[in-house]
Amino acid sequence: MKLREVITEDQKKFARYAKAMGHPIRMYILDTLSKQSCCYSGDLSEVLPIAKSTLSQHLKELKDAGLIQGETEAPKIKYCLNRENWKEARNFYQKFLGD
Amino acid sequence: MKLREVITEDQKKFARYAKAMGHPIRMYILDTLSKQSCCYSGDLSEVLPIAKSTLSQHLKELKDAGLIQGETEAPKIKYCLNRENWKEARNFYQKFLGD
DNA sequence: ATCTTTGTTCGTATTTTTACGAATAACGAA
DNA sequence: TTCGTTATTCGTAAAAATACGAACAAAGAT
Repeated sequence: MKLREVITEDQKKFARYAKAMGHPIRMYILDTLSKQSCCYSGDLSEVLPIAKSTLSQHLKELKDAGLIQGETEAPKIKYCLNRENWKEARNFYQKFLGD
Repeated sequence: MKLREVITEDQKKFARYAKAMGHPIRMYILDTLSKQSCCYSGDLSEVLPIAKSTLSQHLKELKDAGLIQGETEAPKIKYCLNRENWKEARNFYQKFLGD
């Protein structure tokens, strides 16, 4: 017998997005990508005071959450926002945060 | 000698807000508070499938992040959104997520 | 085929988050 | 003062997040 579920799918989905945004480094990455169309891991690595492997992890988190996407352009990988989900997030948080 | 800081204060601040929103339970609480003016911990406790102490922890996180505020109304505590910061968050995420 | 460049994955350590029940605190009511 | 109600704090355990360097993978250049 399953407990009545009080948390909606939307609440879960947008908690997930928020969680992905919930780290300064990831916020920086998203901010950067929202201002220029795309960038490479190396561009970020040059400027961010963290190990490359750590940066990769953050990029993976953002990708897994659906906020960015990566396209191989060997030997580089070009990262861009996932525009579709980004839009979805915008619509939700706009409504959520108020009128 | 201090490294040049690449992460802005805004990125840190709004990463903090996002982090607070980054859990389904906390998303539920914020959603509830955004739809009705206020509520008591007990109201939430009745409906959420978690221990009261866990709920208290989540409320504390939201309070520490500045997204809600609690007012004693003994022996209860009335929780409401922190409207000022809520507004600040709205403005930021609106700009951040796009035009 | 080997080297170089670009990033990721692996292994691991540390810190933080999440969760619970028991104990405690605050305060009004009896 | 003692009791009941409402929540928080404490102590603790388990899971997840964060970070690093070393090892590895992929593909173009030599």
